[in-house]
Amino acid sequence: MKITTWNVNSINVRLSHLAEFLKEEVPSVIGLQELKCSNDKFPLKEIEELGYHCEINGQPTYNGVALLSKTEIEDVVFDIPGYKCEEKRVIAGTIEGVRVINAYVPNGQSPESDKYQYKLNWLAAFTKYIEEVLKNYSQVIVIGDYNIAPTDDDVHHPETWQGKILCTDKEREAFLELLALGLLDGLRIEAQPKGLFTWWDYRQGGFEKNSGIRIDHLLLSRVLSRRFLSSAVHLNYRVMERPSDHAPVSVILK
DNA sequence: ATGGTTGACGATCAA
Repeated sequence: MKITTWNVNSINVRLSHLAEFLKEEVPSVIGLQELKCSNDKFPLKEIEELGYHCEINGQPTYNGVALLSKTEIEDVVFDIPGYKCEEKRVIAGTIEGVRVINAYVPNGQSPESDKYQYKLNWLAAFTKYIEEVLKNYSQVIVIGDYNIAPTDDDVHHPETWQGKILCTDKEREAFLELLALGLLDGLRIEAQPKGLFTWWDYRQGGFEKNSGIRIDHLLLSRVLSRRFLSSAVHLNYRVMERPSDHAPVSVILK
């Protein structure tokens, strides 16, 4: 079973890349973030024709998430239950007995911005939600764009990023609190070479210099992690013409 | 050098 997360930065601009990914990699499940479109503008027919069920939580212009699956998606839940938030950032469903939560965590803009505190509050509510999910399901995976580089090993130039958004102590503490619920960082289950990133700035030739950071994650419950086989960052989808600024990231399970 | 690139019901905002 292959599970993938991908911030596509506009589903309609990236549809041809997604179609190629689905045909080439054939993930069992893929969580998409930053659809940047309302539900009625989501290319549902095109994706269904590729053999995928779709559950969509769209929003015009900003945010928007979706779950795509080869098999039926059951017990779909939108957003963070009980948390007042107009933005469409979360969608969850059960596929082949695995509870998949797909999230697009707020960016936060800068530590001085009001959006920074909003991000920290959002993460606190999200962590409470995941704590509840873990009480009800044993096979759980929490995937998405976390907008947090967990450690300096996840940053190409730690000294440049020191104290900057995506790398502040409070964001990293919030990430550790999620892990403390009993989740394992899917790309850190096995040792990896240095310089393993998932996002590169469009500006200044960021990808060509591998001037990236690792902010897209797949977190596995302990029970699910017993099925872990391997993980991968699909760098070839960041090289294509007009790519997303994020690469797809996958874990493969037994 | 306070730049630079991309996307959206754009005339700026968010990333």
